[in-house]
Amino acid sequence: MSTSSNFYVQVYQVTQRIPVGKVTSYGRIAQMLGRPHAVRAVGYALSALKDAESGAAYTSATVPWQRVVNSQGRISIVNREHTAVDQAHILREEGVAVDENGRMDLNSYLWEGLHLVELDDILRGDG
DNA sequence: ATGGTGACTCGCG
DNA sequence: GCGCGAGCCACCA
Repeated sequence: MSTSSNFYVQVYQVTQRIPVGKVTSYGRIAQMLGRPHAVRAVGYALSALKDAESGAAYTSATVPWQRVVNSQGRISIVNREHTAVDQAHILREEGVAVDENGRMDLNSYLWEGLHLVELDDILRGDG
């Protein structure tokens, strides 16, 4: 079974399933992992990603963190130095229309989510 | 073990 | 639509 120590990995693996041109929210990821109230922990997990140079199993280069926004369809890290600009920029390159305020239309870009069989792989640790 | 910290969310005013 | 307060969780000192 999954343990709390695998939570980060589970978040990363779900995030890696988000297709180019689509986005999802922290809350939806938490729900998919069966922890609807662990929304803050999801954001915490993504913020813990290190660069590719770190050599870590999951890095900001292998995990499409930019495809995760808040439930309002808006980029959450607006007040950080350059990350906000980068996230909006990357998303636009992937085909997502993001306005100057970091907002996008979830009706157009929201990811459907994982199917049960895929979730089972991740929760079992085989994903 | 205890307390502080977020890339969150929801409900109000 | 926006700001605020409170609830919730995994991590790290």
